Amino acid sequence: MFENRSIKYSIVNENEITINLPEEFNFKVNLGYLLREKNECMFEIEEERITRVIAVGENRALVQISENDQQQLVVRFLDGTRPQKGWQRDQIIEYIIEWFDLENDLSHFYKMAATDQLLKNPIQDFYGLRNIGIPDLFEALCWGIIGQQINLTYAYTLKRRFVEKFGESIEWNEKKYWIFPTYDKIAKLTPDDLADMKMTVKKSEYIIGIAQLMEIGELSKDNLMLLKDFKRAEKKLIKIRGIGPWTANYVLMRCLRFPNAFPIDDVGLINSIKTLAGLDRKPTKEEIMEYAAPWRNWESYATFYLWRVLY
DNA sequence: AGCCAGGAGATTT
DNA sequence: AAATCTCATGGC
Repeated sequence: MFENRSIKYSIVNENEITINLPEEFNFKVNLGYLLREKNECMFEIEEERITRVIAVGENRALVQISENDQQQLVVRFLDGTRPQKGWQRDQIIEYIIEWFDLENDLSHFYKMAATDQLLKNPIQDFYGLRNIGIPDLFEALCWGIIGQQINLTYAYTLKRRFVEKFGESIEWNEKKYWIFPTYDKIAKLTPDDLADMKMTVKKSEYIIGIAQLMEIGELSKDNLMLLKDFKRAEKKLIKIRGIGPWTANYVLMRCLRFPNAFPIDDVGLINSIKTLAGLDRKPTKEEIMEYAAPWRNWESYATFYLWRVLY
């Protein structure tokens, strides 16, 4: 038995590990979220089993993630990608714990949401849903930028083009499992190299610029975490070309996991509130802030659940 | 066919 | 400072 702060995991055999799940976690509900987009290129789901590559630096493993009947995730390493060293195995497990936000205690969120006008139904419909994250900072930033001002369907198409052109993959059972392009590779490109992606030239510039900032060590998940304070991290991100309030909060929510991150300009959030509140027009920013007042310090979870209502 | 899309930066008022 | 324009392509 090993301990990762509050989450315990066990080595079953050399190819299999189990991770104890918190009570407020429902695997099928989380699968439902992951299944909503058919064009997702970073994982595959069949028979309630996720198959994907988990890459932490040079450490890479092709894993299948499922659940057993003891409220545990089962992680199986495929095809000889079993980590050779203990610290490598721990990195992969850490990633999975972060991906599903397993360390977060949702009891206070549910208590607050139970009496909230907008959240009370979503938390019943999706009880056990976690804010499924994007632990890799470069991936989170790229996904945010790609998604700016275009519909989600097209955003997934753009992500797939980017990943399949610049990412690496591991092949298994005649299928390719992709690794998101790394910033050191993208830092060396010019916007011309991204032209056939058909994202805007500006988005290409933003992504390359961010890759270069990460390459020189000016921007990293660690140095954002070290800022501790949400506002300081937000300011540091917004200073970067291509990152505005929406993208900064999106990344602070899904990668850095600040509970109070809140992409308030998000059209999905706006439309979800419009639907749930039964408005005949989009709510204004001021109205959204009123709805969100009870959510203090749970804005990111509130947003995630409201998104789930529509997507 | 035309409006809109998980915005941001630049320009104009 | 606040309002408006531009990017750019595809989904529905």
